[in-house]
Amino acid sequence: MEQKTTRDPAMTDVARLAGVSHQTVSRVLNDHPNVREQTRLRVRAAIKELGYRPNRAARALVTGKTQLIGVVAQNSTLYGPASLLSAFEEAAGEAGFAVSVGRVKVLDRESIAAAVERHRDQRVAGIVVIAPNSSAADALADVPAELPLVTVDGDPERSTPLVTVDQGVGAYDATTHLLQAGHSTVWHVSGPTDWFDAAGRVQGWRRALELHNAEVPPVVAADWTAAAGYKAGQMLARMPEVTAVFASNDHLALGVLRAMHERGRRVPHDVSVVGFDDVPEAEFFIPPLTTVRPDFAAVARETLGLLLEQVSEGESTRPRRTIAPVLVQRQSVGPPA
Amino acid sequence: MEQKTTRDPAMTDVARLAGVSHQTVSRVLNDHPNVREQTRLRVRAAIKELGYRPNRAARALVTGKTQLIGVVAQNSTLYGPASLLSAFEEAAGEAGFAVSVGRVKVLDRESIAAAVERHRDQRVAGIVVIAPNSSAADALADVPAELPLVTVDGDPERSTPLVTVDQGVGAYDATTHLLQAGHSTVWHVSGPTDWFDAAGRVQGWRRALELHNAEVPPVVAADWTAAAGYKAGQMLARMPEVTAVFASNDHLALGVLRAMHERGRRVPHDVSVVGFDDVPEAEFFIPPLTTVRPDFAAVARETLGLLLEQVSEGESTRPRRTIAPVLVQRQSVGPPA
DNA sequence: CTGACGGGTGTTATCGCTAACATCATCGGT
DNA sequence: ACCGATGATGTTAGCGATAACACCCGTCAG
Repeated sequence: MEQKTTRDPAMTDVARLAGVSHQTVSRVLNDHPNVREQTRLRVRAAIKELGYRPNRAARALVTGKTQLIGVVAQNSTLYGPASLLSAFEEAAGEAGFAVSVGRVKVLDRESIAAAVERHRDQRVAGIVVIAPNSSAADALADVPAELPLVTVDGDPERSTPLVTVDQGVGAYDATTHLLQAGHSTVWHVSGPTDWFDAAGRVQGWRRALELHNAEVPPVVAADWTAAAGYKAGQMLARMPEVTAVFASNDHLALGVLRAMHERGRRVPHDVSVVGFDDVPEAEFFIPPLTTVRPDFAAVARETLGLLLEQVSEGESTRPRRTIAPVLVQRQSVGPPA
Repeated sequence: MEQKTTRDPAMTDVARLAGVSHQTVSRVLNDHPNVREQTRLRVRAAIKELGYRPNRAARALVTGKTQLIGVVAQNSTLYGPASLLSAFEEAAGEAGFAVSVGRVKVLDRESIAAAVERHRDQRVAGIVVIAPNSSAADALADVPAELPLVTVDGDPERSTPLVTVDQGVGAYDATTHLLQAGHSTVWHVSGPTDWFDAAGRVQGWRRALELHNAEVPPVVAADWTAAAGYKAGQMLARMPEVTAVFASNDHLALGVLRAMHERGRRVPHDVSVVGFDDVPEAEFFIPPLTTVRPDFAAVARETLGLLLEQVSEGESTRPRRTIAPVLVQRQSVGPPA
């Protein structure tokens, strides 16, 4: 058995078997209209018989286009970005595009530029950058204008096509929900201030307070970790006037819950807490966490749509799309004591 | 300004500028030894001046090889798989390989086979399949032998190259830790039984009990969710003889913690709990969770190593690599009341 | 002094595909 | 019955790289 590596069948092999020219095979593959039905069937049969699979490299070489989308994302397992990425990969796969992910350790301009370059080397059809903070957004200036680009969770001020969760609305709803439960004001534990998501949530929170003529307490700044939430919570737990807290994500809320618990302040009896993200386990925090749920699948779909629009039409209207999240009520909110 | 789309510079453009043939440019690019230093510099300068970037499609066409690695993973945001994937993308990127991720909604044979086919269409150099349960592992039979393949978290019984966390050791350590704290036995809330990770943890747990002549209680079967852990916990909380629980992951443990809390059984005073995974927020559960931490980065590195070995050497010894996890002690374990 | 050798370089063929054009029936309208 | 339009197919020329081989030269052993 000296078979060894018989090369994969190529278009000409299919053509020979079907008794047509390779060009006709190409036409069948690309659903060109001017092919007789009978010929089409014969070619299809030959393709199947040989197990022929088109060589994408050859096609890309001649057309100058690939079916690859590059994604630049941070190397983190934060729930939001991870969900988004996963949803995007699925959506792109269904649309017949492969997704190449370039991970970046830190979201600085240099790293992102390098990741973008790697994708350009691969001649991707377009790029999606998950650029949730300002240093990441700055890096977008380096991306050449002719490369289709969509930013996710990026800078709302910048004029690149952008898809993002409507942070403002989510935060507004969360805060209003707490006010309507009877709290005179709501404290806010914020994510890192250079993240647009965090900034948007701060704005929504403030807008809600102002609209209801509630006092606006100082923002308690943190990062996204439960550790930071715990620290913030320790401080808030010591202040008896704090009866309602809106945390910028569920992990922060988790830390707050623990700090409250340790201090003997019961949730929701003494203090109400609302989070953001609706991580799968939020329902099993103590107590089950009321939170804001973004629709990551929708964000992914919109992102893909915007990107493919640019890919096919060349020019784009540089639009932005915003996906409204929804408040999920559980048991961490109650009236003030 | 009718510039429009001037095509990207090709090798011949570089050659012309440097005053050499395109072949010499190719040699410089591929670090071929027989190029005079002076020529090499001239070519490098021309490359830089034109901003030339090699066309991977053209190279792939003639060499028949790509620099792409396909990964098949489930479309989930489970912490373990997500961490692994992220770590792998980073490792591959550093090695100069692009990673194309094919997400699969469910881990059945058909879906996985389809994802593998999509990767084959792209002529990937090799494939990594995260195949944590038996139906996923079954799908591997369809992968042609000549395609480099590494399985992660897959079936230890199957003879494909495999990298996995040493579930047995982790579970053994966790269980032993509880026994040494003084508990007469340890109950186990298991992940889905068709997952190899879950099965391996059950085995390690049982082995520890048997080795210490402890009674082996029935396994409480669940899936990976906090909801299932909560349900299991409700049952266990009602049984006064239960003083120690090893949960198959941290989310299950979270559910158990909540159930215990609701029933008034204090952790670790009345009941001790250990998890698995060390999710970032585990430190902020109530109480901070003692758990087992796998080294996902190490798994990713080994996986990439094994795959590239196959890619370059053709044949492989079909090895398996196991990465030992480490017990992280926090505050959810104490002596029995 | 000469021929073999090997380093440095160029020339040509080729990978598998699509684009563009060429060819050849067939067909309806005058 | 002729003609241009149209449909179905074939032919040819690249896309941008690498592989294989040819070539020119200097060096060195015989």
